[in-house]
Amino acid sequence: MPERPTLEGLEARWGAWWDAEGVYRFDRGRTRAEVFSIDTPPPTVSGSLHVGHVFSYTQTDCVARYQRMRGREVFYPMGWDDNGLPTERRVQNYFGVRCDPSVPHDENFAPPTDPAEPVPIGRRNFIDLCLQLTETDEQAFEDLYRRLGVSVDWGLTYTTIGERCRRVSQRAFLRNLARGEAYQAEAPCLWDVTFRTAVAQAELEDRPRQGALHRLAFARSDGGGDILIETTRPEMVAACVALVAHPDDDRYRPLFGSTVRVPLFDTEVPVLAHALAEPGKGTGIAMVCTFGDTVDVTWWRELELPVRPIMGPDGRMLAEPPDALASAGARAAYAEIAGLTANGARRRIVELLAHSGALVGEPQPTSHAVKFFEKGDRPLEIITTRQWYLRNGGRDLPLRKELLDRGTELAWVPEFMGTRYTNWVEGLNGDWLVSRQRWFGVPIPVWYALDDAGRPQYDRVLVPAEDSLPIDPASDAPPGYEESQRGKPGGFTGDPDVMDTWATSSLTPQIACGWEEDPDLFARTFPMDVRPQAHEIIRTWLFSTVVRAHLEHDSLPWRRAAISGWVLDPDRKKMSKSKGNVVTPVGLLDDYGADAVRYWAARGRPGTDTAFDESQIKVGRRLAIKILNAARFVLGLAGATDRGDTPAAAAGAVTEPIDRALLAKLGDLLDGATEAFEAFDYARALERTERFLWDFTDNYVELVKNRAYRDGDAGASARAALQIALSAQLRLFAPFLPFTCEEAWSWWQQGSIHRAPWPQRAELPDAGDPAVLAAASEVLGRVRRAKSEARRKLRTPVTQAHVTAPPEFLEALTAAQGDLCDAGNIVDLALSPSTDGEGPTVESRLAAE
RNA sequence: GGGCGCUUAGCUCAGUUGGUUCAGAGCACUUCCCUUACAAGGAAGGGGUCGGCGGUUCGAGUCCGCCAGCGCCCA
Repeated sequence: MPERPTLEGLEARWGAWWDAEGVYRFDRGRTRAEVFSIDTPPPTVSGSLHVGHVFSYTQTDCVARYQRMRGREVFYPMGWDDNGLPTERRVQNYFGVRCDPSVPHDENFAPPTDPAEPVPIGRRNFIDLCLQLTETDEQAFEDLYRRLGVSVDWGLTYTTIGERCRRVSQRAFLRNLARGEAYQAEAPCLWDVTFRTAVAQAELEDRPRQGALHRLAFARSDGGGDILIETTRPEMVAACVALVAHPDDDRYRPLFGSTVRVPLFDTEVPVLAHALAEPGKGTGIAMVCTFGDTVDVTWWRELELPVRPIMGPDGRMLAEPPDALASAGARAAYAEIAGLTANGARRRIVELLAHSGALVGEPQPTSHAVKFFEKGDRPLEIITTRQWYLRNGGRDLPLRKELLDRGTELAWVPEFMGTRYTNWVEGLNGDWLVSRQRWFGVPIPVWYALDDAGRPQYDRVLVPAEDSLPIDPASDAPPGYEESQRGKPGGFTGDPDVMDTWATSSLTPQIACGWEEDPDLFARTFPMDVRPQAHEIIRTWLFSTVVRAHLEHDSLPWRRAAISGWVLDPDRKKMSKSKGNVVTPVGLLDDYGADAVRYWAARGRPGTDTAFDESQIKVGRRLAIKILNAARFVLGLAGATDRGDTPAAAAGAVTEPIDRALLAKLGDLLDGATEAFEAFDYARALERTERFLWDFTDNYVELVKNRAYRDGDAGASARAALQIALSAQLRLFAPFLPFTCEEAWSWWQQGSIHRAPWPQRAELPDAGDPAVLAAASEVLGRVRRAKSEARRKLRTPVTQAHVTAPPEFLEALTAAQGDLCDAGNIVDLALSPSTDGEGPTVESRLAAE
């Protein structure tokens, strides 16, 4: 035990010791009922760390440590989410390159130095750079989490681009395919023109954009005049396939079934009825284009309209007009916009429309919501492409019902988060689009047979054997084919796409638990006990994981979801790199230590956003120092520091009423902290424990300190109670302040505190009446106040303290009289029962200066 | 436009089934104290009509309704 306890150096010492001792190593000899398994979120390894990373992981770690002390064998793996677009983007910026699959592989490739323009490089070189950078990033992340004391088993790690994840992702996909849950379709899908990939409904966000409403005149084919529509996307007029109005709209009801002519392009389109048309919006009748927005897709599908595509995957108008634009005038008009971006085409079309007289009045500025890919910065377009989909209840109601039931079956912390799941599932409007036109991801593990003309036959999907996974259809040949047949008539071609990153992330329970690869482990860990995660990815990560487990295992992936809040900056804005308000955790760990930072994180309630507040970290540091000092005091008392001196051995010695009162209070704390932890409310457990500690040191320790120094039974009683209380409190704090508590524990106990039993009331000796301690604390406080108000030293003798209080209070006080007089330096304690039940009041007469 | 959550001391936040224990904690602020566990400390103190309005109730920070502001999710 050091002379002067300090927090410095604890992280390095105990971190290394935990590693060497395997304190957090998973023992797979235990049965499922004895295991507590955690589906740790694999953080996106983007190279930058911020306090959000330490916030939620600390919260989960506190629960993990509690469960471990309760005797559960904790299965606590860690993954790194490195596949997908964030890594690609980071590699592009970091190395100044861009992936171009048409560039051949360069065996001796070295990243460019200081390129002016992004250098195009081949797919394999690009992937190599991704792997290289993520490895560095992952080391930085592991260092951070180790430093923070997160008690994961570092022998259980995975990366989402790693071989195991590719194998599991591909196997799960092939199972989905075999059961008909995965299917391909040529259909309109949301498309990011910057990244040139399809995106899923779950990855959308609305952003307000300034636009203009253009009023356009469509001439009725019967010569009965014009119909006016309003649109913010006049450039889409070439792709117009119909006009729609609400079926109950009397203004347009007579026109349903008739046709109009599209301005400039002179195609004839029908006027139709659909309930989604809003009579109050604009003129109450809208043009349907293929495709201007998602409602167009609905109209197109439900009204069985033709497709007239004009938008290309690069965000520019296709070079050739759709076939329906047959007239010379139409083709000439289209030539004006071919190859232009949406904005450029809009400007040109507006000029043409104005010139033709079809534009009525001036465009009116308007603000409207536009759909964006959450990681993109140009509006999404809708393009018809062949993509892979996974059934998720978006299109079939029985499955949706089953998934809604799963949401109910799942235990949510906090409960109201379940509503977000329900809302999301109920709002699904299509299946899950899982294919992405990207490179750094898990390849879709299929090939297509080519016909005699060398064209892919998409209905002839060639699949690999499961035991050959993972495969890359770009370099592996399908069963029954030779590599030489690639791209040849009668040969095969690989699917060029990768899966959505969520298609891998949705399998983290299967990946971590060894699905189909380690049946013994799987049986001991799956379904998992808890999925900790943040609330904004309920619609993506949580939901998709439920979908995969439901389809594959007909079960939930975990029993419970523990949803964490966000760290907000002090102005209550979400921290984000783009806002430049990110607080990096490494500096905080340097300045205050891991336990102090953990304390701040553990105070954040489940599901509740927390504004970053450095002053709370200081409080955590003070708390940790206080614990060390309190331990030093208790263990510095005679006979207390013999190693292995267990509280149980000292139990019989607790005889004094005030000492037994402390144990009563401690018993309540143990019940309360345990109850809170069982409900995943680590923050409440911490709050209760912390409150107890300060009361313990401020009042109980001060009251019994003098007696504890003395020999004899009375002194032994105090020392025993102090040790029992210290032992329990160290263990109560251990989940929150693992370094501090391990340090103090090591001063007198064998083994790691993190494998010590969670303290419970049953281990305490018979307790007394808590009123004794409460009464003594109360009077001691009054005496201190009298001294403080008189501006005297706390040591100042009190010649007489006169307490007037109800008889029960006085009775309790009497039981602690000796300690009270010692602590308050009270010469004479006079007690008077109050007749009216009032009190206590304390008159303190201080000795002259 | 719909759903969910939040609004309590200058700041950050607790207040679990409505009742002397519910108006609290910490930070900040003021005063005092180097008392032998702790000065990177300790003791004490001032500070809030619990967002607004209305309702249920013997009694509402707590339940209900409406409104306002903030945040998130969705349309």
